[in-house]
Parts: sequence; structure tokens; C-alpha cells
Amino acid sequence: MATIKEVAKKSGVSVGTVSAVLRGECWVTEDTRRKVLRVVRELNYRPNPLARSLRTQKTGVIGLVVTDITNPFFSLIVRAVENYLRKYNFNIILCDTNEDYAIGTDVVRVLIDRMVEGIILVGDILPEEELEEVINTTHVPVVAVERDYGSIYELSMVLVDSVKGGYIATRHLLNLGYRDIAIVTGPIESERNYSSIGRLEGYKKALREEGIELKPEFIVKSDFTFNGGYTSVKAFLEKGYKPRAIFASNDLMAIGAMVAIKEKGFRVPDEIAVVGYDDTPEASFTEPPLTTVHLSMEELGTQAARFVVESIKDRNFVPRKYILPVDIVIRGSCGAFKIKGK
Amino acid sequence: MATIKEVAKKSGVSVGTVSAVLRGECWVTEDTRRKVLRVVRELNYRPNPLARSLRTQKTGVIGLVVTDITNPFFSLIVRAVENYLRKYNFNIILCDTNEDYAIGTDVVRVLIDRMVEGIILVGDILPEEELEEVINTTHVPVVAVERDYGSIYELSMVLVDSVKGGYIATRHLLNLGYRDIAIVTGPIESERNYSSIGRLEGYKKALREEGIELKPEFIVKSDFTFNGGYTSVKAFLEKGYKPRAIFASNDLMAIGAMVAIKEKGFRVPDEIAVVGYDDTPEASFTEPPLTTVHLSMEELGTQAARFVVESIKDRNFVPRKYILPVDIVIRGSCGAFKIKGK
DNA sequence: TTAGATTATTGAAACGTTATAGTAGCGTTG
DNA sequence: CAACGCTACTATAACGTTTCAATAATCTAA
Repeated sequence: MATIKEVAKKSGVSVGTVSAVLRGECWVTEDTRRKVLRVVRELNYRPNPLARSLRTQKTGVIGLVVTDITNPFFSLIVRAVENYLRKYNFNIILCDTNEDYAIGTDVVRVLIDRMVEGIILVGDILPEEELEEVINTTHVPVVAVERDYGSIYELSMVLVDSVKGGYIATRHLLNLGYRDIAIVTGPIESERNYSSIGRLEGYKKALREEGIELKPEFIVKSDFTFNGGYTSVKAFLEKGYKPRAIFASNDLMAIGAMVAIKEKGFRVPDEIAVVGYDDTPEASFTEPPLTTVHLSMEELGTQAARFVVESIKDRNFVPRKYILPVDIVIRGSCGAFKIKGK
Repeated sequence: MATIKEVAKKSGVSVGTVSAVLRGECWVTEDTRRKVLRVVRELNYRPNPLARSLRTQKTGVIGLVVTDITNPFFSLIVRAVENYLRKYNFNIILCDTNEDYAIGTDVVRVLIDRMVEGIILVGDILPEEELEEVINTTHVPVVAVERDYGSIYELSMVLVDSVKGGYIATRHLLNLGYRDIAIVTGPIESERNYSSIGRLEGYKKALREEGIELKPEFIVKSDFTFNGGYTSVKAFLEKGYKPRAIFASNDLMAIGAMVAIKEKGFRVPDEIAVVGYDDTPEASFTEPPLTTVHLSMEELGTQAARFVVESIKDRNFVPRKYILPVDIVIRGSCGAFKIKGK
């Protein structure tokens, strides 16, 4: 590997001048610039980012931490982040925590040691106290995606309007004339499951609005997995309950629910309508295709990346909160077409 | 941020000694070691990896390049790589090329500039010539996953036994007594689509073995996407062909095929049986659940990571090739259970 | 014509480590 | 007791950049 020294010697100028040429300083004469650039090309010289970073204290690297890269929801976000950051010549150090706080904590520390210029946390990476500690002891801008650290002000957040999502899903079912609507929720014990809780809130709000009494037994607790959706809905139906519609808090559970429903001999949507949440790619492939609350993971990722870049470029960027709007995409599983068709 | 100098001053020893303590050199007296470590803790000192890397020429970073992180096939590999490398304290710089050679080329160059200690290329990242160039001009160990760069010897490869996969899938259908078996392939124009071609080879081999004549019209060309599978099979059926079974070269296309089949009024598997390939998570969620060729992406990733780590640790590691064995997982879509049941 | 301003360039310090040659201090040994 | 070899350190030169004060060269104005 050629170094800047060799370039300097071979082109008969000082190291500083070469550096100046490469950084595009305007004061270099056209003459020396050309001379230097020729040698650069001849030696195939490329500056060493390590040395540069050591000197400038800037690495051009962003840390991206996710709980599970395997989940399409997250991988879509990762891709959006990558695409955005590439334009600004940032590289990404990626870490997958497997939803383990210990790994998350560790990983964030390593990122800071490596002097990343920003950190994007997607999902539930760290407990609140830990993140607060990090933010207080460093000046690295941090952006949290899909995790509400409500009380930390020095932090940008990118969130989904879950209450609204739950609301419009339920509203949609109500508009189709259904009254007996069950919900399958994600985990809702802890306050940090803001998205499950929000979706449930939206559901309640819509029913309340319509003056429909809330049946606690119609709130089916599950865990955001296919299997969870399948078993919980199966158990629910086996208890003899028969809702006219089910709103599942994510697509995976909705798909599981549909399998359970059909297994029990009911038709979707004729006997039980289903609505999901997330609009993951799988939602188009089910039978019938899944009506679901659409949210743009791409937008989530892009927005997070934008926040990070802005807080790096703009010294007095003040952390912001972005709430992603949601809408509903109507396919076959809710019965809208049949009803309209008639 | 505290530096090693401050630690040295505060604990009354030289910088070299502090460094020695931290690197665990054995010659330091227990006394000074304790002294130094206390100060390290007091100042909350953490060595700067940048400076260390500059000096040692080792970064502890591996470059991981994938064509599409959004594809579960790849994200499963990424996770396996991450989990393996974490144990060895390597970090990962991730790049997604969106299947664009230009981005791939660029990205690999950047990785080398950043002095990554190894590079893992998952999928079709680079043309052969470019990769050869890279390998010849640097000494970074490179591992290619799911892309056969047959002629490059200085490269480790992790491949799937596609021919065998195609073979056992078809064999399985033959064993169930089906004779009219169609195949839906991925792209097969270019030689670099070794996996599509391999699967097709396996299919042909199994039929030949059984003495069944190959019908060219039963080879349905598609593109590995859900939509591709759907439209190509729909068109195929609309031409009036009616195979007894379809082997789709990946699960996504298999799912698309099933939708098309049912849309045309045929039952799966009673009238047309379906077998997929990959065993992605979705395969369990279809109706009927998909019989498919299972391959462990986890194993692929782990193996790739292992190769990289080995070639870093072992100066005279000689590049190897690993061929992942495959097997078939039998679910509902092939009709095996019904046939056995009767 | 010369002091002063401007322009193009240099030299060296810094960034925070590791590696290595050197050195004090001290116990052996012939 | 001088020579030697250990042991436990220290001082300093790298690593490859950027940055900035200093300087040489050229131009401007009085």
C-alpha cells in the first residue's frame, strides 16, 4: 500500500501539499495539483481511513443495532438505512442483539469505543437507564426506532402511530358492519411494548366510539409470532367463542390465526374476517391475501438515517421525534370486496 | 475520553507499562499491575481501537456484503455470521448491494481501504474478473457464499449442493408415484446462476434415472420471486398443461405456484403436488404447509465465518470449499401423508 | 525601491496506540 | 569483585494522516 509520503516524495512536494490536493483545498496551483494527481494514479494511492480518522476524530461509520435481522420488519429498515447512508459515504457497523440486553449494552459500548459518529437503535436494544447513561457520557447522536424512550430528551425517535393503526384497522372492520371483533395482541406486560399496547388502545378507542362494549375475553394475548397467533386463536375458538372478525396485531399472527380458523372449519372472510398489521411481504401471499395496516419500514429507516446525518452535519441539531403515519391496505381477508360486490 | 498517557501519568509508570498491563504481558509485577488497573477503572479508560489498529495493522473488522438483506435467505446467513464472529470479538461492516455490481465493486474497495481483516461475499456481488483483481492486489482473505467462482483458487467457498437438492426433491415426487413433474426454475441464462442451474440438473438427473422422457415445455422459466412463480405457473396452466406435480426452485415461487394452482381450481396436493426449495420460515405457514428442500442458512453463515476466522488466525490456511448437504422436509403440499395414510 | 500584503508551500506537531531497543538495579558466578 | 544475565521497567520511534504556524516567493502600493 502506497502512503502519502511516497506520493509526496515521488511528486516532489511536501506531504501537506498532497493532503491538500486530495482534500480539494482551493489554494493549490493547477500545476502542482496535476502533478500530484498523476502520481496518485500511478501509485494507485488511496488514503488510509484509519489514520485519517485518528487525526480528525471522524470515522465515517454509523453503528446500527437491531434485535433481529431475520425479521423482515427490521431488515427492511436496515436496507433503507444503508441506502440512505451510502449517499453520504457512511459505512455501517451492524450488530444483532438477539433481543438480549446484555449483548445490546456491550455492543453499544464497543461502537462508542470505535468512535462511530452516530448510533441507530432499532427495536428494544437497551433499558432506559443504560441508554441514558450512554447519552450522558458521550456526545454521539443516538436515534431510536420503534422504541419509545419517552423521558430521554437528548434522543431522536422514529415511531409508528400505533394507536392510529389499531384504530383504523378496527374502524375498517366496524365499517364493514362487523360488531363482534376480537383482537390478538403482542406482549403487553411491560410499558416498553409501546407498539402492542398502542394497537390495543386503538382497538379499544374504535369500539368505544361505536358504543360497543369491550369484552375482556375477546382480547387474546399472544407474542407476535406465527405460532403464537396460531395456538392462541385455536385455543380461543376451541373455547367456543366465535367472533365475526379478528384484528391481529401483526401479520405473522394474522397468518397463524387464518390457519387456525380454517382448521376449525370456518371460512375467511365469509365467517370470520381477518385484518393484520405491518404489511410484510408475506401478507400478499396468503389465501385470501391479507388486509393489513400498512406502514413503510423504508420510511422508518430513511427517517432514522436522516436524523443521524443531520445531527452529525448540523452542530446545533435538536433531537426530534418522527411519528410515521399509517394506512390500511385492503385485500381479501376482510371481506370488503365481497360486501361491496354484492 | 481518557488516554493511555493520562493513565500512565496518574499511576506513575510509563505508557509502555500501561499498555503491557492491558495486553496482559506476563512480566509486569503484580504490584504495578494492580496499581495500573485501579487507575484504569478510576478514569474509566478504554483503549482507542483506531489508534491500536493504526499501529498493529489489525482492525478486528470483517466486511460482509450481501445482495439483498431483505431476503430471509440472506438475513439468516448474516445472523449466523454475526453470532459466530461475536465470539471472536470481530465487528461487521455490512453492505447491501441491491444486486448492483457497481455498488459491489465500490464497496469491496472501501472495505479494503478500511483494512478489514476478511471479506465475506454472500450471493452475486462481483464479476469474476473484479474479484480476481481484488484477491491478486491484496492479502485480505475472501470467502464467497452461494456463488461459485470456480476458477479462483485463492478463495474459500461455501456452496449448496444444488444438484443434489434438485435431485432429492424430484426423487421424492417420483417415489410418491408421480410421473408428470414440471419444474419452475430461477434465472438460468448465465453460468453464474449455478444454483438455479444445479437444481434443474438434479431434476433432469432424477427423471433420466427413472427413464422418464424430458418434456421441454415442463421446464417453466421464472425468477425466484413470488410473483414470478405465480404468473409463470398461471400461464403454464392456462396453456392447458396439467402436471401431477410441480417442483419450484425456491419457496417463494412454490407459494406463488400454489396460489395460481388453486386459482385455476385445482387442489394441492390432491390434483397437483408441490415441492419447494430453501425451507424459509414462510414454508410452514402455507396451506397446505410446504414440502421443501431444507438447507441450513445458519450452517452456511457459520461455515463462512469459520473460514474467515481460520484464515486470519492461521498464517498458512489454504482456501477451502465447503458444500452444504441438503435434505427434504416433508409437509402437506406433496401429498405424502395422504398416500401413506391410505 | 522597499515595506506590506498576498499566495503557494513546507515542516512539524498531533491523534492514541504498540513495539522495540535500551537501561537501571540486582543477584549470580567464576 | 568484575562480568554477566536477569528482571522490570522506560523512552521513543513508528503507524499514516491532518492541521497549522512558519516561510519563501511573488505581487502591490507608496
